[in-house]
Amino acid sequence: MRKPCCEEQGTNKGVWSRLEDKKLVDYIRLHGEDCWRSLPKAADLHRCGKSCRLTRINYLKPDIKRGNFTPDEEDLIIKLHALLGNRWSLIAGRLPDRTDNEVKNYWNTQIRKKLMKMGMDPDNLKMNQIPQLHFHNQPQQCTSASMDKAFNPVNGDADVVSDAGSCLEDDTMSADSSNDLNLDLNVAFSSPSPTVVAGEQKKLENTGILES
DNA sequence: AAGTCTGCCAACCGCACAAGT
DNA sequence: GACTTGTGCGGTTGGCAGACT
Repeated sequence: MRKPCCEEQGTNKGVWSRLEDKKLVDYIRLHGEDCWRSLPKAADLHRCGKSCRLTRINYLKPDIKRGNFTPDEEDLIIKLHALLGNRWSLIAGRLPDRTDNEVKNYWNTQIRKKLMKMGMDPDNLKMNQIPQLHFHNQPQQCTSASMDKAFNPVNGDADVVSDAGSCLEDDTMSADSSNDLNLDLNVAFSSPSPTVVAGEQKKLENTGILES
């Protein structure tokens, strides 16, 4: 049986202090993030490695976007959730500078309630039931190619990714969608790992959402 | 002003998976 | 192939802050 990673006595729990934050940031700046398990000891932090990793990813990364979600982001979360389910890391991977924890919290506290108020089941929302919550950009033409690009962003090529005007609604889906899904994903994509992308792409191909 | 309720969010926990041996 | 170890993910919860009575 595998030992829990945080069984050591004297490990701090709860909210991180400013000093702990600083220690972690300073350590990572000097040594990188190569081994979370040994990091707390090396950085003189009485935390478990998992806690360090979580704090780093969710709060201490320099490019994290904090605060309110934009209507575009909210629409995107709803659409991606309808497609991917509770795959928060994947969903967050398509929202620039947002973390899975933040997206998950936002879904559970805001979007879920909003959808339920509209008489919908947020857990079983189908693509063709997605409500038009916000009125913004004109919907773009969605093609299989743009879908493909959405799931295969070129690493480091932000222009290509955003210019693709990618959306998750392909030709097949728009055919049976009675309402305008407004599935433009104009919010620039970050780049999920290639293996994850490949796996998701395969699943979508299998469901017929994405042509192979 | 004090007590209670409610919502939000930071963080923990357990499990799954991948990589290494 | 079996086992160990480290990491990542999603579900859940505890605590805080603000709203309400």
